[in-house]
Amino acid sequence: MRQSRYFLPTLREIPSEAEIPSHQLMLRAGMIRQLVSGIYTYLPLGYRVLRKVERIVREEMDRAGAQEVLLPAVQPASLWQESGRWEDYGKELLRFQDRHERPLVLGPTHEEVITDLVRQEVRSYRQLPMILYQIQTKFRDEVRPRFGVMRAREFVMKDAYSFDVDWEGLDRSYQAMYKAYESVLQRCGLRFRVVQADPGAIGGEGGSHEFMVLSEVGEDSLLVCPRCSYAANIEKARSKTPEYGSAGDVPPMERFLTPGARSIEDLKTRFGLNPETILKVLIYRVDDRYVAAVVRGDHEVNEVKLKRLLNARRVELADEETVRALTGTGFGSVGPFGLTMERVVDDAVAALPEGVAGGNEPDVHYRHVVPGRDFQWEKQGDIRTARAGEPCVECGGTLEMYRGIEVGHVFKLGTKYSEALSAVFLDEQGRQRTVVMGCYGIGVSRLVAAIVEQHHDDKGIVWPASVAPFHVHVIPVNIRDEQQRTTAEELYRQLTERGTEVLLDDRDERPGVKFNDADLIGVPVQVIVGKRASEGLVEWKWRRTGEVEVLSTEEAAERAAAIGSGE
RNA sequence: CGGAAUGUAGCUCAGCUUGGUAGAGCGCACGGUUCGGGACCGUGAGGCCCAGGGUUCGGAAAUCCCUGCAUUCCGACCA
Repeated sequence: MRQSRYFLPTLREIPSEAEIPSHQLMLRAGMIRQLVSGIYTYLPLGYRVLRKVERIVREEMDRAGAQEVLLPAVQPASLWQESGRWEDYGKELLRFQDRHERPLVLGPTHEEVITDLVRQEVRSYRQLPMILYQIQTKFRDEVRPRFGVMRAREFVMKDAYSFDVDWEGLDRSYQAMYKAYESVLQRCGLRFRVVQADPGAIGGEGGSHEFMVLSEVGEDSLLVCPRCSYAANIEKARSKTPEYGSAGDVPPMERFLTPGARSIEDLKTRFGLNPETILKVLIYRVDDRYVAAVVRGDHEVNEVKLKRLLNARRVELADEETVRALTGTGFGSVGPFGLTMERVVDDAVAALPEGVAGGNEPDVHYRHVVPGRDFQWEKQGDIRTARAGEPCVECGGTLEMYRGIEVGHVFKLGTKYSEALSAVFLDEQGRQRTVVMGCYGIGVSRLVAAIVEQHHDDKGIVWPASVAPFHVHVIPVNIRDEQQRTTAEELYRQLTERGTEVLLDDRDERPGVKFNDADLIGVPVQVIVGKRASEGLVEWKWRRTGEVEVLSTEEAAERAAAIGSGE
């Protein structure tokens, strides 16, 4: 490609809307432009990279035995009503009507459509297992799009769906996809962790794993055990339930006054209480009822875990007015006693030998409260957010926290969708059975941003060779110099002929402009054709290290051709 | 969905406090000079100052007030 004719609008300054490095660099390097919030155009350079990443994804999917299809982006509401997600998916689902006022959606994901296809076409166990995938534009009406294509409303996703006769089959398909995902990320040159995750709105009963690219700007937190293989999204992560030792005989509960105490912090600083022994009671609105969640004063309720434990659709904290009506007191003195609503107690509270709890009347607390003796509960489980420094559930090692960008998520759906949409087949015995499904997503456009996030320096992007938009960047320092121009042109011609992807900077620009643009764009190798072209010599410069070698033009051509052919 | 900030030239911003009809740097076009890390000189094009309403000097608003919209950031949600 001749740069003089290439639509590559680089920016010298950082656009004010961009906050994180990948967003800034993708704008500056002329890869993307924003149309409206969360919706981007890919310019030629950006689209080249996107296609490189897509190719890697395709190769690994095909290698894993998946078959590529293309499903419609526009889908009838009826399918979503059938699966139950018309209600469950919420406002992220973009809904609209056609001219006949028939309700439609713009697909945020494709479980419904693919399951519909399979229920129509698959009749026999002989047709299974099967894995289908597509690479397609998805639309999710995000509350707050941000960070460029990292969290966009319209984005490119690879989604795959597996169909098996039973759970053992699903395990095999899941493993195959899991491995393929690891290969994709490795080939993209990424440092990542695979973590246990909460399946969220996709659902399914078999659990899920997220593929997290490690990055400071990642929106997810991961807890990782350095001693064993345990790693989980903070939404899901567990730590060992604390052991307190036996307290012996605990005296009966004792009422005491805590005037004006509104928070755990107040109880600590003004009344000298240890938060670890306080029972914090939070009132949640769960779907259409209220639930009291009890955790230790120093712990946080994990709403994702709470939602899962209660099998709820929606969980949100009640406001103070509601709390007053339900408990007889406001924030700061709510206790677990005598509540009419369901109580859910965290494991760490249930194990507590004794503690301090609110009295459900203003300014009153009780000490020597023994869970099980002084109050009961309807449900118990792990509902707190695990923290760095706590002991790993698996091995007791000390958990560490990292930030990550979720670029992939694999789910064992089981029969959630196949049952709702009755996707069934006949087994060897002629019995009708429900298809067991898995689904597997990679945010392809997000992956591009994640790569930039991990591969840049203060001058610009530094592409890993596998996804670089071009293999080599040929830069004649001065295009008006006859010798330099012809040498560069000749290199360009030869390499292009041999299948190497070359960007030739044939612009009549000053060297500084060219070098800065080249560093910004980040092609891995720069072949600089300068004064010594007259002696048949050029410079071979690695973008990553800045290391320069002087080579003969022929040798540079050979090396570049080798890179182009994938060596 | 709550909280905050910002909307002026293609980009980055000044001007707003104190109302008088718009500026800089970069970029762009043309000419000249220059040519190994974003050069220099000259000339020029480019703006319903986000939109709508209001206020006042009867007849001055980028600037003051109100409403809306957009963008961004911070919190609650997800590939």
